[in-house]
Amino acid sequence: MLDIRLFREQPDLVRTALKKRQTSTAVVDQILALDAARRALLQKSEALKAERNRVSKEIGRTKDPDERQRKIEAMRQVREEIAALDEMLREKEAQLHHLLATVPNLPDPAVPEGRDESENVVLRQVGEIPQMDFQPLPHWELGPRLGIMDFERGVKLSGSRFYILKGAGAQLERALIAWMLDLHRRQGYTEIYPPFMVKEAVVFASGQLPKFRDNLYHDAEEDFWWVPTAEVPLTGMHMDEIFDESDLPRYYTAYTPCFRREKMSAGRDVRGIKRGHQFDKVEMYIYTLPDRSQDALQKMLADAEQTLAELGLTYRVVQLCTGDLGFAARITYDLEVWAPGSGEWLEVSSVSNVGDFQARRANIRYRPAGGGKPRFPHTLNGSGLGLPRTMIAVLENYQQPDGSVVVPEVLRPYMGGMEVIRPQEA
RNA sequence: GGAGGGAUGGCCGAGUGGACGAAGGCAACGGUCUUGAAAACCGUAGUGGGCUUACGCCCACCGGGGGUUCGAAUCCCUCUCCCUCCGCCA
Repeated sequence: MLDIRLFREQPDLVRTALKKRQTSTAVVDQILALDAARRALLQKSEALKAERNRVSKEIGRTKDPDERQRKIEAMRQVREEIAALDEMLREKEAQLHHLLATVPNLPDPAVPEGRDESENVVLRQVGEIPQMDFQPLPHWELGPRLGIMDFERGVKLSGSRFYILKGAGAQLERALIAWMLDLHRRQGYTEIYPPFMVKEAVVFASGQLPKFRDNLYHDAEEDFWWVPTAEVPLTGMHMDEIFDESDLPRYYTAYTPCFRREKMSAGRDVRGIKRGHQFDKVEMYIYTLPDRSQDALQKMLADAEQTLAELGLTYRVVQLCTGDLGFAARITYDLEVWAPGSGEWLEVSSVSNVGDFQARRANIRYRPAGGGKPRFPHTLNGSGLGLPRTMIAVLENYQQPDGSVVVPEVLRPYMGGMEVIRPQEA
């Protein structure tokens, strides 16, 4: 959520920024018009309320019955007028709030301009694309051959975009989660185990609602929304709180499954485990002072990169251009890992500074150390990492000519010492 | 699921129709004292919004929503959450 004052005081700044995002700027004028109408009604209503308050106090002190009755009659009239004004006011406020809630965050000035993902900028590549002396298999062939992935039975249980991991596959998933959480803990993050279903207000606070309703699952009878990312509960857990400045920064990490309807990606990435309706992710999240958030972004990026480096995978760091930024983000780096079997770079992490965008929506503030008004902290989120694509990269990069897969060294303690995944009985 | 009790400022806690934005305490900030600190004492101080060049004025907020009233933290309805007891259950 952007500050309404930004629209009033610097509408052109907002328009320019929205254009860079390839977003319509018509909302700016609509918002300004609603804001003006709202304030006009507010002033009328408040003037009447001031009168009512003043006269009501007089009534309490008025002894003369006639005068008293006369004042009561007059205030009855005023009450009606206030009710009518407030009704109109509520309507304008609801419209304004709804519009404001659909405006994306403004890009950081440092973000390169571009129309869409084709204009993202590859900042660097770490590691070489491995040259294999045999034809590497894609994971959707490798997994079933090893007996560690079962697509048919996933579909039988739940339909398309669901799968079963089995034996060493299931162990590998669990090992990756546990290892990543331990790594982030060493990097200074506090581990959180949040609810996987949250209230609508929480999904609004992190910015997934109202715009991305179609991508979310929710209970038809109760106010439960399945989290599409741990970012949602990690934002919501401090909703309506005021930190002391000394409480910041806060570093959190959490594993959650993520549930997404993927309506927007119909037909894309249907093979294998790349894009499911349910997937696991380990997330990093930081609350920090505004002037520290860019440093925090660099730390988080480095922390995410470390997971790929320790797994021995080749990856590249991509800076998203203005046209490809997510709704809440001011600046985002993606990490893409090379998958030799699929023959593509897979997005396994997105590390973003959202500034005060989520804090404002969630009403999360901190009190400055020297006293003074509470202010909005900045929040950052980053995957560390998305599990299915990390698993794809591990399997495809560590596959051997005989069809087995070597377990990366850092994961072996988490897999009971297993060094190689070999074909298992179906 | 049934019965009862609760929800008040950053935190704790008083307040049952009119001078209550709300006693008192803790924490915070400024000052006195002290070599410095602590203690003690004095003082400041809620959050959001509107108007104003400004001093400042006004509105709203006592879990959420609605109602009664000239006037609601206080009365009524409703929802949510917490606590106690009973029942059921991984």
